[in-house]
Amino acid sequence: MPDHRYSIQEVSREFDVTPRALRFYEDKGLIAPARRGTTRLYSDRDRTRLRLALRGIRLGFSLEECREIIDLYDPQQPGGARQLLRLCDKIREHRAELLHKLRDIEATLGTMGEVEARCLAELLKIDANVRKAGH
Amino acid sequence: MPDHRYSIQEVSREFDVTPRALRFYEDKGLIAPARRGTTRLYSDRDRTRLRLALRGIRLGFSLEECREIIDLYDPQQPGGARQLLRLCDKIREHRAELLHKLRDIEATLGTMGEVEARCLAELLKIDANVRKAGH
DNA sequence: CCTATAGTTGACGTATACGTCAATAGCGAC
DNA sequence: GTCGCTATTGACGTATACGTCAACTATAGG
Repeated sequence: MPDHRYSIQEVSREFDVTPRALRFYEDKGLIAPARRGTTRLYSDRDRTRLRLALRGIRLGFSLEECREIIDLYDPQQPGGARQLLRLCDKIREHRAELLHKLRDIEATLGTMGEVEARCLAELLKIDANVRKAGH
Repeated sequence: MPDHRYSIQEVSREFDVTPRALRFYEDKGLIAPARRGTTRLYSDRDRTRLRLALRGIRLGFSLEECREIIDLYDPQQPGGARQLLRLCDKIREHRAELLHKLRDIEATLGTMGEVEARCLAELLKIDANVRKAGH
């Protein structure tokens, strides 16, 4: 079974984040690696949480928001119906935000496509002129 | 023709950003409203640039990156073939980043769906138990 | 012309997300 | 054990993105 533990350097290299950042994320409650003495040992669960965190960070969520999102996903005690309903609400909330970001991306990609098309058209015109003049 | 000019307050309310933020964005070169005396007058072009900027900001781009992106889209002088090629390159660059963010969103939405499904299943189980006990 | 309201420019403060450095502690190989 | 490398804990520094005054200035309405 995959129960390997990783050093901070290994995790650092794998995810391309500095050890400082990893300790900072721990400080903010995003991850909580075990310790052998004082040395941090990252489990696969820690790595999963980190992966989720980095996704959130890339999407512009604050570390605080990332912690919220990760906590939702992490196999926590499901609790009672009240807790579960709250969880569902939060999920819907975050989903709405994600869908908004998605629309932002689609809009930007659209504009980008138009600009590129105009750009390529310009290039073609220039190229045509050069050929005419060159010949 | 729509050639209306907007005050900083109007723009502030329309886009739900503070005047301070608008001046800050101007400082960073994101927008450059005209002046009547010392008073800023925002044109439709300014509002378009602002709209693009806010999209970028929501997606986690820095103001500096937003400026780059906006400048690509804004009707600037197309310049020569060299400029146009550079423009196309930058577009491809930004598109790659956007597509990465898009994958991040899809992955997150996926995980979110799973968690929600598990959550709803739990709720159903609880509900079933309650009905049995209640009857 | 005068007042009220909106707008302007500094200047400084603040929250977030780390970078950087120093001092020390621990672990692995020999 | 001890040499060397890795890790840890402060503590302070820094970049970004604004918030928050303060002190004027401008402009529109009566």
